[in-house]
Amino acid sequence: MAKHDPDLSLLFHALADPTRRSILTRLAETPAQVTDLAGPTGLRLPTVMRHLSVLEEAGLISTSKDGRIRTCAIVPEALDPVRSWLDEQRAIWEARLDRLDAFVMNVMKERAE
Amino acid sequence: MAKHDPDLSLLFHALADPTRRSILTRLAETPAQVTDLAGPTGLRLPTVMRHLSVLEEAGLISTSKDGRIRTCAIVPEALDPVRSWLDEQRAIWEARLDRLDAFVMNVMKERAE
DNA sequence: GCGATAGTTAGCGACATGGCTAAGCATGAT
DNA sequence: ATCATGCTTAGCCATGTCGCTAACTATCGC
Repeated sequence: MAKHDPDLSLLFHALADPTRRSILTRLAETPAQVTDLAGPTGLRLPTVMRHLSVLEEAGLISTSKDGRIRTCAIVPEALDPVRSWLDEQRAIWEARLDRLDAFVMNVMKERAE
Repeated sequence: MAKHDPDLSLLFHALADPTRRSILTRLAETPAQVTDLAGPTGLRLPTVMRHLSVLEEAGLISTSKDGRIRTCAIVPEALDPVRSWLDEQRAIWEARLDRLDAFVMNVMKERAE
């Protein structure tokens, strides 16, 4: 089903980079233009641009250009699929927690040897 | 804060691959040995091994070897940091939306004058 | 011991990622 | 018109990722 969900892969991949996460956090406070985003990172503009396009392709931010200034803003609902997936997983995992518990304890015991 | 959290990067990167997510989902039902995990993926053993070690390094699964059989199991609490980060982000995002709300209200009030 | 089974290691190839510089627009200010 | 600003494009380099095969080790069953 969601085995080959491209959205999730894009999202997770976009989130896997510290720079991109920090850009996201920065954007969470207020929309910003590209140069403003580049500043704190210490990275060059083209590099930041690349990160931004990764974020945009994942649907995490949206950008628009007014004059020569591109403004970037977060897309709050973009994380919903991630959240859903997590909830889904947790549901399954917890349903099996009884068996897992015993097994994990066993592993830990073995590791302790 | 958790801006440059290496754990998060490892976790997100591990989750960014469909094969790894399907392995996780499979493992959520019951622990399994490597060959059993390889089956459904259609991938070769060394490839699956690599995915497993990525998952293990991210702390998402734990494995132990008994005789010639390596058994893999999920580590349910491993997703907690991801969940926390999501919650954190949502908190900021929502706070910003509130402020935006207030801003819009303010503008409207000013316009009404 | 022998052969089948389960996993591991080494290493290859194709491609993606993340950084950079240099050069090229397009727009805004003077 | 000119110059500075803000972004964009093209392209380079080092490294990482994901798949594979081939060969190896280690165990289990007979």
